[in-house]
Amino acid sequence: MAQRRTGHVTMLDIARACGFSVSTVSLVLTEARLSANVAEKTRQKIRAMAQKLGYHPDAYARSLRSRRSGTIGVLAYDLSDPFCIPIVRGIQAGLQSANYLPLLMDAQTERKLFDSYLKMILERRAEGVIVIASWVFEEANLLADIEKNHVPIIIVGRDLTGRRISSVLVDNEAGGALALRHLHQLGHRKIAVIRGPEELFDSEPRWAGVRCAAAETDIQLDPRLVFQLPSLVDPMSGFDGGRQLAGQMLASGRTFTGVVAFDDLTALGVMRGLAEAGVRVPEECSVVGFDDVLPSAVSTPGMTTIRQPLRQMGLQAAAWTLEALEPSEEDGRQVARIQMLPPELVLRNSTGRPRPKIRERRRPTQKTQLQESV
Amino acid sequence: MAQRRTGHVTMLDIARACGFSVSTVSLVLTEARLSANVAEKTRQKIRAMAQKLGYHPDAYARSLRSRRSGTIGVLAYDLSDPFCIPIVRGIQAGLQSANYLPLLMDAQTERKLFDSYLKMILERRAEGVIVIASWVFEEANLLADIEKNHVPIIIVGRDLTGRRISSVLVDNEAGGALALRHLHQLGHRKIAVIRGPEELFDSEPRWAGVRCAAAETDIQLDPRLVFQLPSLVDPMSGFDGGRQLAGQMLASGRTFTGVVAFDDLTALGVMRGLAEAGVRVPEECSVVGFDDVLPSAVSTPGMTTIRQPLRQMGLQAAAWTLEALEPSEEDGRQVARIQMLPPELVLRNSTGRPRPKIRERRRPTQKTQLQESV
DNA sequence: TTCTACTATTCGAACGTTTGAAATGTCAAT
DNA sequence: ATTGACATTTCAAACGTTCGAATAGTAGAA
Repeated sequence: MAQRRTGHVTMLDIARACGFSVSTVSLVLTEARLSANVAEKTRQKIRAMAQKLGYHPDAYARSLRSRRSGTIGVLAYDLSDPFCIPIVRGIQAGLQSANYLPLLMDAQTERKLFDSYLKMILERRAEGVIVIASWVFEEANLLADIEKNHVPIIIVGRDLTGRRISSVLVDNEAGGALALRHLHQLGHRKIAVIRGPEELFDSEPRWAGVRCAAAETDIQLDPRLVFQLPSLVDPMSGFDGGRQLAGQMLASGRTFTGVVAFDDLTALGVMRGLAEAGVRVPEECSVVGFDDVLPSAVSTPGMTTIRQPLRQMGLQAAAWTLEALEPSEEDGRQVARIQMLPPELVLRNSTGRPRPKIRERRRPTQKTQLQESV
Repeated sequence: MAQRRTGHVTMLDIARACGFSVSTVSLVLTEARLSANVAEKTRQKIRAMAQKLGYHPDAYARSLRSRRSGTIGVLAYDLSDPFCIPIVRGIQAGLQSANYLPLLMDAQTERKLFDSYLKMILERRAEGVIVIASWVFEEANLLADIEKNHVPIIIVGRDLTGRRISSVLVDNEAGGALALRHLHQLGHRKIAVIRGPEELFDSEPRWAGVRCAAAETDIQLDPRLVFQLPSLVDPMSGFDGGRQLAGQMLASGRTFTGVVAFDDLTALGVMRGLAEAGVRVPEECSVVGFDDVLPSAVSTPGMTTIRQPLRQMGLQAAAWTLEALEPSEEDGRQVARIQMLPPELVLRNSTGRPRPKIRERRRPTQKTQLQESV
């Protein structure tokens, strides 16, 4: 009954309904300092009426007036990539404690969308922006606009300190090395490697880590066993790539007992490709992934992989963003920082010792490795 | 230089910088009807200055004035459930064409969060709400508030027409029947079933569908081969449940050649459990899932499953929401509608004919089913 | 010159809140 | 009666936009 053209209940509605002014209503409902002066009876009346009418403050009006949106834009390049979710969770957790709300956007791997969402984040007056990205910003323009409007920005999953943007990411090189060393320790010497697509930032350092670890040991990486994923468009294309490359590996005629894949989806593709050719994992060939996303935890055999501390990365990004909002920070021209978090080997069942001379049935091999860290 | 206390560039900044009034700037930048009157030279000057200063309109001020937020709240019960993402994608696609922005929130399976996000959606003046939920609303209060504020609400994944909320969901019963019939057609007669947790809406109708299809055929469902998942807290618990129940199935001593699992994660758990016991899928036992989420597309063997038209469901929800915003709709008191979309059998490699008498090696069996619809 | 008819621009109020300053009412002390 | 002190409530301006109404500027017609 008391509503205006828009369906929303406002303070004016409450004020009229119980005979006070909007100011008084505001004082009471926001529990401002001055509300201490308001008579207890009045306070109760107003609160009851707010409850009764189903009043909720208008965040727009409030933000406009208070010049704070309480919002941090979070722009993910592709929410369907299971990689993103734990990062988002970390961000959520980090912001929650400071009472900031993440404004979550999903660019769906479309740069056009990415740009338009970044614009929206700016329009919605997010006080900071966290970008979860694999590729670079197309429009340097927008980046400049972000600066012009003094909105702090942090990127997760890439090193953009070169552009003076603080970056949080995993130590890809260490991860690549971890993967290779793991296979080495198990006894593998002939190892195939699938490098990531060229346009992905992670590809190069992971490959560097693999090479570096190979050099440390007695492993010779056979160039004919080094493959490269074509550029990827969605999470499934990594899988398809891995599956096809597994076929090429076998067709190459070179012997190998282990595969280091660029990421988990690729590794799952490799497992599929090997299975289709009748090669058993891990008995005849070990496979290591990278990321530790949900699908590799629930595959059979469980995927041995290099875990990125995704949640941790999200927490760090949130913490830095909030820090950048502190007034103390505002004057001292802050520099772009970088944090590389250490990856972690997750042992599951896709890796094992290379094929023993006496060909056993598969059961015993699997049983020995049954303790999981899913 | 021209910025005020808050770091954002405003129309006033532009107006001052090029000597016009805020009104003129507004006319030009919004390309309002009246901007036709503004001199071409003026328009260019203003646009150039806006560009130069990195101006972005303040969505808060704009929405306050125009009484439209251009926003639809989308509240997912758990974004880490791969089930949610395609729905969200569908919603995004449906809203995009109408220039509405989804305000995406992730309740992380926490009811407290769920409620507080619903409140925020209300405060941010979303013009409509789409809820992706498995469980019911805790606080009927909030639901009432939504009504009081005349915000249309639609739910995806549950039937809440009883509460006068329009609902979009898959036809679970048809899906359950589809799964059982598929196994029946392949020749299976001894089939184990894993029912979903009791508190999940989908559990009952899926089970009804299975029973119904069994009655249609000559299949006797052995009660000792019907299991029930404990209540689940996160996506992984379905997997763990399936894995354990697979063990129980085998321990029961009853013979079975096929398993209908409540959902994909459960089915993946079953596959793991069977593998750990040395039972091969699909040669010795077929497994059918439900949902068709990413992990079942990339498992080995690929999971045969009942696909929910998730994207479709999102699109439908978006369409209804937008429809409810039409002024024409506003007077005619709309009733709660329900749409049950048909599920679809996705054939992959986790199902096959029951074990033939002559025990073959696995390759041929797998090759015959190699055409996939990933 | 005065009037009409434009064109180009600005005024000013409104959207729902917040909040320092001001107003009102009450009562006791001078 | 006047003043001050205090408790309670309201005024009014501001946040950045939008947009109908008003104004200023120019020019052609009477």
